[in-house]
Amino acid sequence: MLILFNSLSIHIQNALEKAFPEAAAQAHASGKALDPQLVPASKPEFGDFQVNGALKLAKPLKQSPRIIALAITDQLKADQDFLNICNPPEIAGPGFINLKVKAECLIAEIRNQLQDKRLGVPVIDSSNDQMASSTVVVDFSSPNIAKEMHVGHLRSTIIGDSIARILEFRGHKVLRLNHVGDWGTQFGMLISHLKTVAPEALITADVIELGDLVNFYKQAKQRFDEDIHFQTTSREEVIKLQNGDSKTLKAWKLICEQSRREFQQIYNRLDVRLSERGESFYNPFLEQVIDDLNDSNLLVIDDGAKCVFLQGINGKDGRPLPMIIQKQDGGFNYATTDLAAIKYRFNTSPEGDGAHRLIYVTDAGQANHFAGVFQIAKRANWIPDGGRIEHVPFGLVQGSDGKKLKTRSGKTIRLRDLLDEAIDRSEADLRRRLKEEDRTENDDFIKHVASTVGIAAVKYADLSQNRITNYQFSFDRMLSLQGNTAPYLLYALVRIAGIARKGGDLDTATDNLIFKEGQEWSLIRTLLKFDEVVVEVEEELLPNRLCTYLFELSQIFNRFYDQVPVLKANEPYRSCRLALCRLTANTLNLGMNLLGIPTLERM
RNA sequence: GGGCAUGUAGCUCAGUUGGAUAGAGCAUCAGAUUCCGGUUCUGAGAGUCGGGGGUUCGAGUCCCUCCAUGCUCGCCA
Repeated sequence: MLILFNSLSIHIQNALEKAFPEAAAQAHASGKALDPQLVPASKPEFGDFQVNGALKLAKPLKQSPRIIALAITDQLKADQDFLNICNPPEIAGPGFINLKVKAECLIAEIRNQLQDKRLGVPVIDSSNDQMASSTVVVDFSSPNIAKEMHVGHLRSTIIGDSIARILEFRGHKVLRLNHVGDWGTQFGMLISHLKTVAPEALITADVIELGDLVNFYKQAKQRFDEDIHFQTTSREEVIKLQNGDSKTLKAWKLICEQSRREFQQIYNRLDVRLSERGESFYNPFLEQVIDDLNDSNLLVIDDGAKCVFLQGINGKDGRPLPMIIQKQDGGFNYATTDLAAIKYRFNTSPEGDGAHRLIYVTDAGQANHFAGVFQIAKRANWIPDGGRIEHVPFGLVQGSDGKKLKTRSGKTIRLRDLLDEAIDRSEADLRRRLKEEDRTENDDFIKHVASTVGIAAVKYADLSQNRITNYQFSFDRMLSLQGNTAPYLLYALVRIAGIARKGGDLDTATDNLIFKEGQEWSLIRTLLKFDEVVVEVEEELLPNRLCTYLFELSQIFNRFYDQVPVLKANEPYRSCRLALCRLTANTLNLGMNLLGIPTLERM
């Protein structure tokens, strides 16, 4: 109903300006038009939309809200185009105007939607918005080389992928960048440790298992924390790497390649597509960052390190907090890389990505870091006019004890183990149900359903939560067939597929749509909200809003299914209800697709 | 100590530029089935929106203050 909403918005704006021409002229002169505050109705009994503006305007217009509302509705009642869309408006409460869209208008919308693969979601208008045609960078997932992916990478990967999908669907050119940790001190540690414990790993591929590599990494970290001499050699190794020393570089490449293959297995399982562009990519641009900051007089040498002092962010001592761009020993650290990345991403091709919006999906713990880095980028004038740079933070994954999710023995949980467990539990659950219902299915079916439901449950549980707060992980809750879960949504789709199997032609003709049941109308109204939700999520970057919508749609569909017969209905109702089923399935499928969640016909 | 975030029903959480009587799910209790997959649906109870002040026609939402929790604060990322 996005188009309808926009059209109503214009009519109401006109009505308001006709009703109060002087105030409108004055408002225009000051550059800010009178706002009628048209929004979706807060409750179904208020209709489809409501106008809240009359209350706000009471003071500047020096009239009571109801008088203002009356003046607006009088204008609307004289507007035939408006009356073609809505029933005559009603004033309610202290001065709200309630609008109800006409049935024939809703039906026309449904008919359009049935023929529209995009379900009413517009492609971004690149003629209207010059920025629209340029690129959006979504920086997400970003595991570290020589480590295994763990639950900490889960949220970034799932949320980032969904955001990227939604932006792509809206027609943006999206760069999905995997900013892997393949550079820096950690590599110095690992390589210098391997030199003593497993030198062959530095010259030959795959001589050690990734699991062992992870262990070596942990040992190296421990050594680094305890041994000052080792710290020095590690740092020297980093410098060698950053200067392109061929031996070190070769060792580094071997390790990266091994990790990369491991990550890819996880991404394949999650159906997530990423372009790897690790921290190392920006190595050639680091010097330029220093020069640029120096040229804009932001760089200060303090304690031998090159820093930028942040504005409005103080450290423990109360002095402005420095961000270290180049360390005493000449090495660069992650702030330098992030700054180089910002520059590169905003720069136009061929020296950059030509992006107009940068989105970073990382945990909330990095909020300070990004605030600092973004501030420097702004002060250095690297952000073009109209350019946006956003940190999309998310909270911790916690166990049901409210603490950071760990294994029973207190270790971090590997992502592959977590996915395995979700699928195993899903399979056990499926087998139990098959037994109870005396159904027999072959192993391929069981495996397919178990893995689809398992992955869907993990993803949906994560996405359905407002990302900013911490999130309590529970297999039992996410795999439950009741409540706001992936299985519940999948079940609605399975029911529709069941109708089709039992002889319902979902592609039946839809020229003469006619409805009479309340459940049909509430389904219709819910279906037509899809486009608004997608556009909102694109702006707010909150996929949980899409989840809430899809859950509500499933609930309303189940109510409809429960109370209104489809296959047994007489024509023309049968065909019309089949059309609603088809549109519900299309909407759920597209919505789930935008979340990156697979769907099923039977389960 | 400074900064940031969070605090809503027994539990897990929604709540869109400030809008009408604060909403879901789970759990609990009570109901519904000749039926397209009951893995469903209907209903009920349950709240000082952390406390207190303020802004205004109106505050869960904005401002101030206090409390609690989490994250973070110079050479890791």
